[in-house]
Amino acid sequence: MRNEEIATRFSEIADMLDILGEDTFRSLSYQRAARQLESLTENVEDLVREGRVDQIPGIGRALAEKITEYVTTGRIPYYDELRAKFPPGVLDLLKVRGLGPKKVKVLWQELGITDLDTLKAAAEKHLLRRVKGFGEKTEENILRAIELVKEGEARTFLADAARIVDGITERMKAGKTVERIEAAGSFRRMRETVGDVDILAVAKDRAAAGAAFERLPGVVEVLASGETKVVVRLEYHDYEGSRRTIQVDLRILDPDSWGAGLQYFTGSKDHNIRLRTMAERRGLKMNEYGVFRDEKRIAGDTEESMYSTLELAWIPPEMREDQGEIDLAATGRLPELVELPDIRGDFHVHTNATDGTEPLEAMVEAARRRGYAFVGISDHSVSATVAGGMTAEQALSRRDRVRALNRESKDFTVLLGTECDILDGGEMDYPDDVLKELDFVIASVHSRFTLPEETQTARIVAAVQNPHVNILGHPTTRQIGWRGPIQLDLDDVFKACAKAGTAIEIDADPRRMDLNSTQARAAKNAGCTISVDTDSHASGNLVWMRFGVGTARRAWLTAAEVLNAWPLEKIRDFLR
DNA sequence: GCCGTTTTCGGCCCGACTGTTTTCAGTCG
Repeated sequence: MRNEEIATRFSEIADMLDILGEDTFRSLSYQRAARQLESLTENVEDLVREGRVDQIPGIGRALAEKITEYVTTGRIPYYDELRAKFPPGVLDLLKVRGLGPKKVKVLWQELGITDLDTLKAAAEKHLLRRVKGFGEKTEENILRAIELVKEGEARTFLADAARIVDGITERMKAGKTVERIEAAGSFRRMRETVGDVDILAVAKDRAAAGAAFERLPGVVEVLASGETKVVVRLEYHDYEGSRRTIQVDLRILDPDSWGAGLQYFTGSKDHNIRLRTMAERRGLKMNEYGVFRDEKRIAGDTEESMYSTLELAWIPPEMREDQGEIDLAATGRLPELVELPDIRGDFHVHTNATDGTEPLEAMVEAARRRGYAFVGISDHSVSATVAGGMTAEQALSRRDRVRALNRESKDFTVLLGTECDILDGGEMDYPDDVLKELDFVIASVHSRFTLPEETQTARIVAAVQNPHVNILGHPTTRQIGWRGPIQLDLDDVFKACAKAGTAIEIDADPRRMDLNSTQARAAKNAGCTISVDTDSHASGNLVWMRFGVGTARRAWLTAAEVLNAWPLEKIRDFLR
């Protein structure tokens, strides 16, 4: 898939056009096209082959031509031409908070600043304040912001964002300065990572609420502090213990505008633009304060009122990405998305028999306490040496322990499975006569990540066609911020899974989120069944199911399409 | 650059905040 490569180039073209001071609407077109390509479920190469590129919303004749050029020749001449005008580091300057295209242009053309290093040196020598529009304060802010550039590129894992959001809302509620408080933005849309956290609140005394927000534990810097908006940088430790920071915005709303603010700040941007356009056609004005006819507010206290004014059903936040959801809402065809309470169990759970930290019984008990009907134990197979993989004999030896547990309890079932390595040529790490003795089999890649696409695809297709394999685990093996996805023709894998009756996983480990929502939606469209699992290595990890379900909802999945939302009897049929 | 059931030309979201200004430009979301 070259969707992301093209998206990146379009996004860079937009940056370059901005710095050159070209028409901003042209730049916006490139940005919008880039976002569309990122969330496109189809392979853009297929669309080119079928002559359907210009059917992508936001892609017209000119951009369709550039996409076609890239797919057929590997180059976009217009991109190369623009790129040649810029020293390599100039676009990096845009990553500095407070520096936009206008300021970057001035720094580059008047001071010859072409990368972050020369910018830092110039600011330290107080050269910036000599330029019109720059002062002492800007210079100081730039020096601080340079330090944050690297960190700013690292987005926050969804699970960490959730802990931050929960911590802030609890503390603000306890402080009694807010009457109502809720997170919006990409967190509410359950994106796999979030860039910053948006918190909305209603407060009688705005100043007091703002002050309480600025004094939250972990606040290391106050970036803005107005009557309706306060922005801070907050320090936190991620789920693996590393110290990081994130920007948190607080917006203080009137109760009458609560729904409008929630809708507006939840986004996405493209979803909102489409709604506003619809409002305009009806002679209405839509913003973060409500929907207005002339000067009169006709909606805004609830999100439902905002949507119903446009004759739309309320759209779940996870679907608000301008991917066709508005048309469905207009015609009453929104899918009934899977919800956390629909989930009856978790197939991907490790114990201390391999690289988990707790015994089988402890993991079982933790799953039972979550209200599940079943848990699948899936420890590593022998070839996963770094994870302490079990031999076939060890894997089968636990059958008695599991039978005993199942005898004890009528309303809870332990399924004994394996996360079995896919070997070099697509063979399974255990022989078939071992696999068939287990209740289920997850097949996963833990080696040979760099195989060429064709070989890797053939390897995985062979694995999912094994009649004993039930679920393909973390299909792309990517780990956010560490390792990219393996080279894989996912379309072929989806087709093979759908045909073979093998489910495909959304692995909800915060670093994995694999499949991601776009891929999961493509899998759904290919007719695959999806299994949403946590890949837990400790009982505390079982809570990650919330984020796996969030990803499933972003993929428009219903409970009927999620394997572990089915009744146990139906699941047993599927595993047979 | 894109787009069209008021348009194939003329629109394209806009409000909050900061820091620089002497009344507002630039950035951000």
